[in-house]
Amino acid sequence: MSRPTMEDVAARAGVSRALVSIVYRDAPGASDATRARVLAAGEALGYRPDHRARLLGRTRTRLLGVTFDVQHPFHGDLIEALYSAAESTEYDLALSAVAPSRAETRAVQSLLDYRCEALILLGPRLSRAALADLATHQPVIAVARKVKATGVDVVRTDDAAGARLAVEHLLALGHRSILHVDGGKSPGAAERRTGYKSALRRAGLRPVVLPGGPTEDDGARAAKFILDDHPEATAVTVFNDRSAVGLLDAIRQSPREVPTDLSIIGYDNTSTAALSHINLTTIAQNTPALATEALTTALARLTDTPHTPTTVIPPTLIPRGTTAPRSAQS
Amino acid sequence: MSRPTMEDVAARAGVSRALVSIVYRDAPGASDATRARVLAAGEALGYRPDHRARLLGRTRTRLLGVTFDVQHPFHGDLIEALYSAAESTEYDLALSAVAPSRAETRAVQSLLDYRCEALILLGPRLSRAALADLATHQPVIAVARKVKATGVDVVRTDDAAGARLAVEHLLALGHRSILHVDGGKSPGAAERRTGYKSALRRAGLRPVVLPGGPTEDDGARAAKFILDDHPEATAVTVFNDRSAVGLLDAIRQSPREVPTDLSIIGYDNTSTAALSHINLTTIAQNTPALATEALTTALARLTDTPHTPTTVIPPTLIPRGTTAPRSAQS
DNA sequence: AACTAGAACTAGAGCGCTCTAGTCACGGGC
DNA sequence: GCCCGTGACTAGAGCGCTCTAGTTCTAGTT
Repeated sequence: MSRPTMEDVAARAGVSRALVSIVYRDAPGASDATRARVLAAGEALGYRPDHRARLLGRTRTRLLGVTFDVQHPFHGDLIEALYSAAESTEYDLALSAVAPSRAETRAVQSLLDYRCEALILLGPRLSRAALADLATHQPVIAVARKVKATGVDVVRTDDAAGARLAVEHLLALGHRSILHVDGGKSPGAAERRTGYKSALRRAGLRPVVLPGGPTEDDGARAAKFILDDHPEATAVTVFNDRSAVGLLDAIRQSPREVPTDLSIIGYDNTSTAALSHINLTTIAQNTPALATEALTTALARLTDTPHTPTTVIPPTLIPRGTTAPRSAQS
Repeated sequence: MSRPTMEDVAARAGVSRALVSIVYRDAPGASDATRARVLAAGEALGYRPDHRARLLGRTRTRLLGVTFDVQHPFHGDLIEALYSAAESTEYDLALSAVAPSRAETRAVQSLLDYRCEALILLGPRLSRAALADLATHQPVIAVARKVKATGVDVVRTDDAAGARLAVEHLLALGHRSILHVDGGKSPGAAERRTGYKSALRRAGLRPVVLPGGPTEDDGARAAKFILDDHPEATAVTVFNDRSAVGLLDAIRQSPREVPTDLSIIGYDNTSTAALSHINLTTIAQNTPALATEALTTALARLTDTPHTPTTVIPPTLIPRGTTAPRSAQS
């Protein structure tokens, strides 16, 4: 005894199979009375349309494939936002996870096997060539990663603007000696660094970039530089939250106080940054905007509507406890 | 010009459609020579079987539905483990996310619309009745949550054993005055509390449970109790990592040193606990085992093989820097 | 009364696979 | 020479939907 089919519902409601289809697709061509009768019959039988058959039957699957990294909390937020954005469209989302044991190509392939009409790749690490190749078959939207592959649309955060935002926040607090802890070769690091530099120059100040990286240890190492070589600095912008947390911790174990003696800004607004005992001022990516833009771009591509191939979303500042006005004595 | 179908491959290889199907399913009934020829033809055309049609065609979908919470890092680990576990079976995984904007019922429904043969629910929050109802139609495995719904199989961590593990670690380090910071009404709290109590009693010691909760602030509050009312304590087991981190931070801001004056053990092995500047000793759930057991249970249910309805996996201790032998003076 | 437009509904051909029930050729056993 | 078993392959009927091209019925025109 398997699940009821459209046939069963049709029989019970005393109509044709086609009519049941019409009702369940909410398509025109059925009177309100019949509509109610069919739905009642379906309800009584516990009928639910078979998604596989539905997909097969129609010419277009109306399916948007999304790959995400299972280890990346930020991707979770994006998926959440994508779901709400897809709500108002006629498209459905199909998820495929990328994990250490499941390569990105594998994840993408599985989506294609479902005949998704477009691919939304969160933080893709595929090569430029691989992405371009994918894009020859269906629209490909790369989210949250600056890639330059032909035919691939990009929706990402304006990292330079984020760095600028951080600097301007510090300038507004009266800081004049502001350092930057670099992110090395991590994605986004170059843009954040130049954003920092240009913002400082525009204020007539001299930018100072300390070597760093993406981890807590990189931040802790940078703290040493600051304590030893830069007693004049009253504020520092850090490549990301992880590094900033490492730096924060190292500074707190020194005689210097945060934020009284040194203001610190991170980048990413990770959940760690929000922890009450860390309480790190940081720059947040605009997740809902990224998701909405990714979806809009995908739909535009699918309908051949003109659209901007690269969308850059401005981030926002999340002021917390690690930044404060420059203290009087410094 | 849509994607090539089985028909196209068959034409190119000069065989029937059925033979192509046989080859791609790796089913017996084709000579090695033809097999190679068909695969070559498929390769040349860039053919990939349509998953929707494949699913529709066969009687059984061989699909396992998995719901997960997009905000829960632990679920990411589980998915990763589930993928590798599913590798060796003939089943495929279908993911469906639970998010603030997407209720669990919605996620489950979508999986059922794809006619998944069994449901693996990660940390389900559905009511006992809802779960039981689901289980009347197909196997349901609840992972990482202690639920008691008829027909629902459960695979979870042995929290009592975890608490015991924590206590035994501290006893082995020579501690005799060991406190426990409670988790309140959080899932798992009761079991961890009783595990702690029984382990202490068995050692002939008096258990002391301090009120607490799941957040950093709860931990920080508990730290106050310890500093003010329990100077004799040399070690503390905490309900979870978040609370433990809050506690750790509060203690570090006091004159007492961790781990010299006070050893702390968390629970969950979150990524925060692993941060080098936190370096929290903790109890880790055995993710691969949970995933494997969930899968095994699902398959057993599907094949009517006898199986244990509730599988309890022992966790393991992750010794880090917040625990040390009881110091001489205390 | 004859005609027509449109709404309500149906028949039936796909969609791209799987799978059962064959057909066909070949070789061995008697 | 005949029968049969076996391996290689094919025909064709689904799977549960969608969708085009109808058919039927009602009501409004002239």
